[in-house]
Amino acid sequence: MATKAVNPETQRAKLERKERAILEAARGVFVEHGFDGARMSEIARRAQIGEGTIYSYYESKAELMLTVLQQFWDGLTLEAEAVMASSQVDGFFERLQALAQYHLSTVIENADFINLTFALRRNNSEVSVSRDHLRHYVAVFDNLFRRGQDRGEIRQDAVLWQARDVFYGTLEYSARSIEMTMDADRTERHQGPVVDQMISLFRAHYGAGPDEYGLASPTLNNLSSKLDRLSEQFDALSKRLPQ
Amino acid sequence: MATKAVNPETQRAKLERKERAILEAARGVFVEHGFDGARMSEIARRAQIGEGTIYSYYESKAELMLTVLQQFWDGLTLEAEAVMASSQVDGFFERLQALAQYHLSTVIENADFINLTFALRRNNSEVSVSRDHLRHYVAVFDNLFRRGQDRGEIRQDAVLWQARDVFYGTLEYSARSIEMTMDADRTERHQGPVVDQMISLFRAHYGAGPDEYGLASPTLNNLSSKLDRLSEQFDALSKRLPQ
Amino acid sequence: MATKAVNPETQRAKLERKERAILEAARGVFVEHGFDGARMSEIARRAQIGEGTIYSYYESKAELMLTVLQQFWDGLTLEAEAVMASSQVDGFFERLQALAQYHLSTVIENADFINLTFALRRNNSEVSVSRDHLRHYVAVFDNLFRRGQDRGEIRQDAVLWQARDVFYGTLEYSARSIEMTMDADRTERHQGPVVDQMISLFRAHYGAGPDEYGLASPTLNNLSSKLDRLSEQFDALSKRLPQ
Amino acid sequence: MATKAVNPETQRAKLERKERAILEAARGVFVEHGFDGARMSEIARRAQIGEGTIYSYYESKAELMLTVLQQFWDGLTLEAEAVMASSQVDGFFERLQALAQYHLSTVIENADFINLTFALRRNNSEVSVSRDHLRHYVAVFDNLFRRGQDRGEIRQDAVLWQARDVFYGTLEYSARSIEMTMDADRTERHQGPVVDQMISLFRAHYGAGPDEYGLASPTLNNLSSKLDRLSEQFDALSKRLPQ
DNA sequence: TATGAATGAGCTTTCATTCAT
DNA sequence: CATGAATGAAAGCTCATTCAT
Repeated sequence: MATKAVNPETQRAKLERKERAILEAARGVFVEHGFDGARMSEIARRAQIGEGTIYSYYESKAELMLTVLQQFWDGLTLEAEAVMASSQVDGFFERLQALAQYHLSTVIENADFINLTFALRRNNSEVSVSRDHLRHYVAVFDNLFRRGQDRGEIRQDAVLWQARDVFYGTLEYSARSIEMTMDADRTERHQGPVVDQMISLFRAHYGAGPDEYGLASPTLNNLSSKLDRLSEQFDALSKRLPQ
Repeated sequence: MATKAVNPETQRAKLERKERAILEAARGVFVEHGFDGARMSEIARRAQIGEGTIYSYYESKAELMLTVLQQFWDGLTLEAEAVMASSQVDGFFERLQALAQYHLSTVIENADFINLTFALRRNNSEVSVSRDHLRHYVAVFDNLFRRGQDRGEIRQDAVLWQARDVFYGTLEYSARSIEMTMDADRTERHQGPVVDQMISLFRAHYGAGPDEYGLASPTLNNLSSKLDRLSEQFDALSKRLPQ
Repeated sequence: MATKAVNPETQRAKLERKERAILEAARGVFVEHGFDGARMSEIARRAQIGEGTIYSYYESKAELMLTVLQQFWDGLTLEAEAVMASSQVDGFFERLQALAQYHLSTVIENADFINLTFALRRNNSEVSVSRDHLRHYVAVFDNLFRRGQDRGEIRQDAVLWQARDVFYGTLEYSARSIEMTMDADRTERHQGPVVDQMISLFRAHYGAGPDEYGLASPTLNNLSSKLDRLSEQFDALSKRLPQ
Repeated sequence: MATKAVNPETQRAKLERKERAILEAARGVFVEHGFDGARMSEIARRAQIGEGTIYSYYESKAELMLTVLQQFWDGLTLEAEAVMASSQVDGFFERLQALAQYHLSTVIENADFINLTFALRRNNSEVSVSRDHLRHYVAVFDNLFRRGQDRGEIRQDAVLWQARDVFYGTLEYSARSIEMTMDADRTERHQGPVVDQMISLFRAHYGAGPDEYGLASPTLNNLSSKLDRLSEQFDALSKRLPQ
């Protein structure tokens, strides 16, 4: 009988299709009801499979949730990297604008998930996205920023973590504001202005400005280096102290 | 029985004391376990009352949660206003610094609650803090900012909502970062630098002052941060030294 | 209002009545279906309470089972001790006969439980009657036997554990045989002969008495058994005759 | 495909090998976890076949269990008969000792199964080893005993069922005691003494002793026979009565 | 009004059994 | 026949809510 393996792809493909259906359904239900509020039966119903079937793909509700979350963050990272890769222009601020645009729209669309990620990190020890997944996503910005410094588009003395806090913080807060006003009064605040002001703030604040800035630099940079060395000496010293 | 109205105040006072006990207990339990994870029985136990008694004060768990949340935001608003009122100095940036300090420490301490507030706005239509409560809190910043403009300390062309997004956004994102790194590597990022850079950013970006600020600010701000960090390293070190 | 504590006993009494109802229902269901086969819902139904109520008395199904089992063995011990205490006569063999009679009828009536006790000791580590409970029960025989030795009714060289094995072993095996034939052919083997031969075996084997016992015993015992059987056949027959 | 009937034996042999594998696996799993605790999937895994395959050999879990149990008892019977057949010596008590030894070690090793057999007889009407299987096993003792009587090694007036109860009862109870003390205090009671005392009890009690016993016999045996005939007449009579 | 014992709907998870391949 | 993915009924257990006291 040649009925076996009519199409070798079909078997594997069917399983993968089912797994995707489960993840998609799970994501929807988790977003709508949170972790505790989500019912496995509803996930099964949406994925159009039996309840028991989920458990042959995932050990438990918690593991399913974890998979959904990690897949979400990995997807974000990949997309953000794709945005960077496909960016036509090469200038730092143009790329930053593309990233901001992507991040803002993503946050607006997936605010629930992002909230859930951090809420679960606190409450439910079992369902906790690894820090690494989050770091990978943020690394897209970090890399862009460092490259900007390397190419001289950004001040050498700009501090990465400060810039990062301003960038992601402002965008997320804006997203929340947009979201909250969206369904209320129809005076929808739009994403464009938010991104624009973000970029102009970065340009003014972190941009390697005209010469006058550069003038003060040498001396100050000298001081800065000395402080850095002092700090490292400190660390070295403290490590030698008894616990 | 002559037990009635032994003391007219006592009756009312007792009820109010009980209500406060419930709210306090509920807040603790909600923060620790989230809405779904919180158990009414634990709230009752902590408030030292019977389980059924809660239901003569609040219709349901959802209503209790709502009350706790609104009380929380109202409390925040009152405290923030108190911080503004008690501020010794009068300058805009000093007051802004005090507000930032207050907000950052509050967010770090109550991150769960703030998350919960927005998570519940989406998921659970029943438990949704009114927009007004949130607006009242944000109004503290808005008022300060407008007053700053009136007094000529801030540029007239500064846009309120942009500043607000940067202010709250950066602080919340920083708070989350601080929280996440706190329990990880012990290189604890501290609150001081975050607030300092926030203020210097505002000073440089929204300040109406003469050029000298704009010129030196970024670099000096950077140096300032490094000195802050050095200072904290000192603190950390001195704590480890024998008394 | 004097409605409180109409009857101080009522409150506690009601709880105790409910607990007894649960234990009784649980025992019935466990006996009928075994541990795994028993459904908590059926126990609740039989006890005429809600399913959840059981869990305010017992942490889990396993704990309930354990309580039932221990209560069963404690009850057996108490009853056996009562049988010993109330025994009119004082001679060892008379008391032994009373104990055998009690044990045999008990085992026949509760064979399931006794089986369950030992089956669970192996399979389910959580539900395992403590060895002590079983030892307490067996101790009734042990004490009787030792006392018989002290009083010179039993040979000083008789070994306790051997006698115990013969005593309980024979009775339990007989019980099983009786039970198995009971529901099959209606030629019911009855308890009397079993106990009689047990006693005569003990008398002959462990008795310290003069030879005459040893001599005639086996044969006469045999005749005695046959007369017993005949008597029972009479009984069975007379029950079937029209009133 | 010419794969059919490569070897006519192979086909049948393969099936039988598979069936044996299933039964062996099933037995192991049932013994380890009991009927309800056993999982078909584990049986399939141990038998190295697919889960569904079991169902082309056995209708259900219950039928599989039944087959395992009956095979177990049949195996016991065969082994016991083999022990009798291979017994070097010819004397009754020597053979009895061999049987006791075999039974005791068997019971210790398969206590779970023996328990299970009787537990299931009560609980699960579907899974109930036929009485015949059990009788066949016991018949080994019965035959030995009757043969002992025929050869004059055992008293003519000894009653089979009494002896059987003492024999199997004592051994099973001893087995349980040995098992229970084994994993507790390390004062392991061993099998040897148990068998020895069993044999000496039989020798003293049922052995065709010295003449004095024989003296009383004729007359008493005469009475005994008459009682037997009376009993049979009774049975015949009762059968003629209307139900 | 205060209580906490009682409730039962609803949850996650298991696993014997089926059936398309 | 053999397979194992899929199924869904049914289990133990939780906990917000009720209500007799």
